[in-house]
Amino acid sequence: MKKTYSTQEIEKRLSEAGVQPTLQRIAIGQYVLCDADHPTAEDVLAWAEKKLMKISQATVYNTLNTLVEAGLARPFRFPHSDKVVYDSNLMDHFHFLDEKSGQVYDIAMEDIEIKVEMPKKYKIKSLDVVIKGEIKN
Amino acid sequence: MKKTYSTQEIEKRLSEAGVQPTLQRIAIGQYVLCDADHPTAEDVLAWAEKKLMKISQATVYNTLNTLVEAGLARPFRFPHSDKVVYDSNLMDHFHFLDEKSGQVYDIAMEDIEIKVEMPKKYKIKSLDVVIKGEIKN
DNA sequence: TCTAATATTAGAATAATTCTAAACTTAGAA
DNA sequence: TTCTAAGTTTAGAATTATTCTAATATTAGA
Ligand SMILES: [Mn+2]
Ligand SMILES: [Mn+2]
Ligand SMILES: [Zn+2]
Ligand SMILES: [Zn+2]
Repeated sequence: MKKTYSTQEIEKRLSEAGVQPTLQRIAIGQYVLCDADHPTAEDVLAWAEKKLMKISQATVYNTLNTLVEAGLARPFRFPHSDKVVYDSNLMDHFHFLDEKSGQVYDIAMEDIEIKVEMPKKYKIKSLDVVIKGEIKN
Repeated sequence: MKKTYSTQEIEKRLSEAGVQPTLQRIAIGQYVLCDADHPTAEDVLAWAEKKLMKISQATVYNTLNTLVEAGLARPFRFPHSDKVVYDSNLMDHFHFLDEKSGQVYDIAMEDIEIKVEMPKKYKIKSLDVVIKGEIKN
């Protein structure tokens, strides 16, 4: 469901976005853009520690901000948590939040039909939809 | 546009919600439920200071949480800020966020037509819609 | 009036994130 | 291949929003 990039491709994406591809940025980039799903800074740090990568907390935050500024990820806040979540899905899409687990799922725009009728003076730039509920299976 | 309640009515609303109507709660209740529009804890504190009311920061936070627990207000987080915003509009409604000013406007559900088509296993409990943009006039 | 329950408060604590300034790495010029 | 300037990483301090602690004050009702 998620695109996979080789280390070389990640490096290329960083370079092309004007970001110097350091070891830390490539590693975090690979995790955030390919492997993880809506991770927080804390998630990235935990993953780095598990892999014995000794990347500092400051670098995790710096790199996440760099990825956002470079347009490679987008930050979101959800109602259940005060941590910022990083989204590598650059398509326009919405979110389903499983209130039980706190897990966030992407919803393709095709699955939602939305029509906004508003007075002309409201100039719409973007739309965030968060559906809260539970997944039963 | 916003319902006004007298001090007595606020007191009654608190009591009926099982909340002891202390002086501080009545004052904050009146501000949050009638006068203010999507205020933050900081806004409430600033208003209290302006009115020379000496209500402590802890009481502001306690009271806002009490109002939420009593079902008299709802907390929201918006993308532009990490402060919780308290909403006294208990109807189902959406939000327009003016990116210039940070001001939040209510959008009646009638102004938006939304139809969600999702696999049966997603049990929807609620829906948050935030429209970001600018108000030009 | 007394008392137990509840609310308020100042200040300490916590949690997420940013800042600071020193050490390290890198890219590219010489 | 140096050398150097620009850019990056880092530990730890700072900042911000919010919660906790535990002492004091208020309240409702017997
Ligand atoms: Mn996570
Ligand atoms: Mn505000
Ligand atoms: Zn997403
Ligand atoms: Zn609202």
